[in-house]
Amino acid sequence: MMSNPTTPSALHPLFRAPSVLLDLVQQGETIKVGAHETLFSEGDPAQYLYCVAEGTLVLSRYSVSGDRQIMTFLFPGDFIGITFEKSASLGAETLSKCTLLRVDHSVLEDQAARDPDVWRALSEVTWRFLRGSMELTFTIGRKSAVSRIASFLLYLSFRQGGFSTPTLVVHLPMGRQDIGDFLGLTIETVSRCFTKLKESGCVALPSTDEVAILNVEELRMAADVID
Amino acid sequence: MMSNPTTPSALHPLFRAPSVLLDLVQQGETIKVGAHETLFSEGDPAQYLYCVAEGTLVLSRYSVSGDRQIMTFLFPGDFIGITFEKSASLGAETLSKCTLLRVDHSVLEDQAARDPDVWRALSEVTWRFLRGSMELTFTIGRKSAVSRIASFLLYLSFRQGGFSTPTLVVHLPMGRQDIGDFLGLTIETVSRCFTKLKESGCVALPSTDEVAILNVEELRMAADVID
DNA sequence: CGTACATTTGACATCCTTCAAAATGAGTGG
DNA sequence: CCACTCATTTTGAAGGATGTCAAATGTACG
Repeated sequence: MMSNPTTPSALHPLFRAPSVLLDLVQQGETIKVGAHETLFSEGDPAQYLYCVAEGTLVLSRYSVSGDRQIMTFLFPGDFIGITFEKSASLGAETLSKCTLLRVDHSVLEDQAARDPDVWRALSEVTWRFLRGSMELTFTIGRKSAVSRIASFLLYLSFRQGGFSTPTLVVHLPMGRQDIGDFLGLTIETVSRCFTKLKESGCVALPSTDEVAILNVEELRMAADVID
Repeated sequence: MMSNPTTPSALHPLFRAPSVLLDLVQQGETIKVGAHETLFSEGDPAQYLYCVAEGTLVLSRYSVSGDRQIMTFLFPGDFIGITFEKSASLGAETLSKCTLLRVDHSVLEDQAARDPDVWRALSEVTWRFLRGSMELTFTIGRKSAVSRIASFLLYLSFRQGGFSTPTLVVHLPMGRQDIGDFLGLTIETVSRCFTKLKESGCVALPSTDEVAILNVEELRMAADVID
């Protein structure tokens, strides 16, 4: 399993949709979902392959005690509902109003039987998801709270810059609770870490949902990706 | 994304090798590697698809400060080296003497071009790995040290029982440091948690590398998988 | 302008880590 | 078989980072 260690930290996986899958979902229907709604829950029958057209969602899992672990954030171009099982292992919730394309799994299977590229594309999307999942494991397992937040900001910057030119002003489409549920932190710790990064001069916080990166190198250092 | 929530906690993914991949690796060569050796490192060119025949290995990633995060343990039947990239994103190290089957990626690609089932099998193996990775993320992100250790023991029990009949005596082919590097804990915390589980009567520790499960329900409770 | 909700800040408790030392166990040679 | 050595594990004490509980501040929207 594999990668280029010099690649910018990518906590997120499902980017740059393979065209064969885009063609596929475009054969299906388009749906609109309001903010903070549940698309499907853990354990629901797996029925559709979705592609995000607009908006932000999360895939998450809940513990018996009700704690939520967000496994990934989903942005336009990302796929949801790839599975090799009959039911969903993660729940999907919208953070904002979303537009989604979807096709029934039966259509997916028909197409895959005829076109081996579908399998290849599914493999690749699953692989990207796995890369992101491992990145998250590493971030949660080995980094301090401040490092996790710094890593998260760099990831959003990278992602919002189209995976090529990191943006210096990062938009946060999710609340502090969502960030905490992603990084294994409480909402208070998330808030305190933002404050620390601000006080260290790495970033500015022009508003609750915006972060301006003032010193990329220092932020990368804080994220524990250099030195 | 998908699963059956009632499935026993499975921290590990690459089990029950698809026959099409087994056939493939059997076309290649058999190699033997001593204990505590590096099969390949992060960043090395990805050359082979391996299948574990005998022994135990880990896939891991190191931080710039040298901390190791083990992403998965590998047991007989597991595959290593599935990738969609030119270099390895994880390093592979043996814990014990290992026997491995391997084929060059070029053979894999040739076969995949002719037989779409190869892609399907790779998707499935990647998917299982992803399931395990998410399980680990959840364990590290949401559980206390004792819960992590309890979850880990249940996973080994499940795995060593062939995914069907959990064993009541669990063998630990890895040291405390390895367990810590997997669960995001220090070696001391791992040791203390074993002691706590022993004192609570859940388990007995007949030797350093053996755990006897005395009370499965209590252990499951400690692992935070019930109630 | 006022209400409701999200975020930030503060004080304190808890869990895990760190550093240090003792105990256990495996391997080797006497 | 026993003694010695080295590595690993366990235990102890203290410190630090994050969680918890509570209050204050900030922000969005009617």
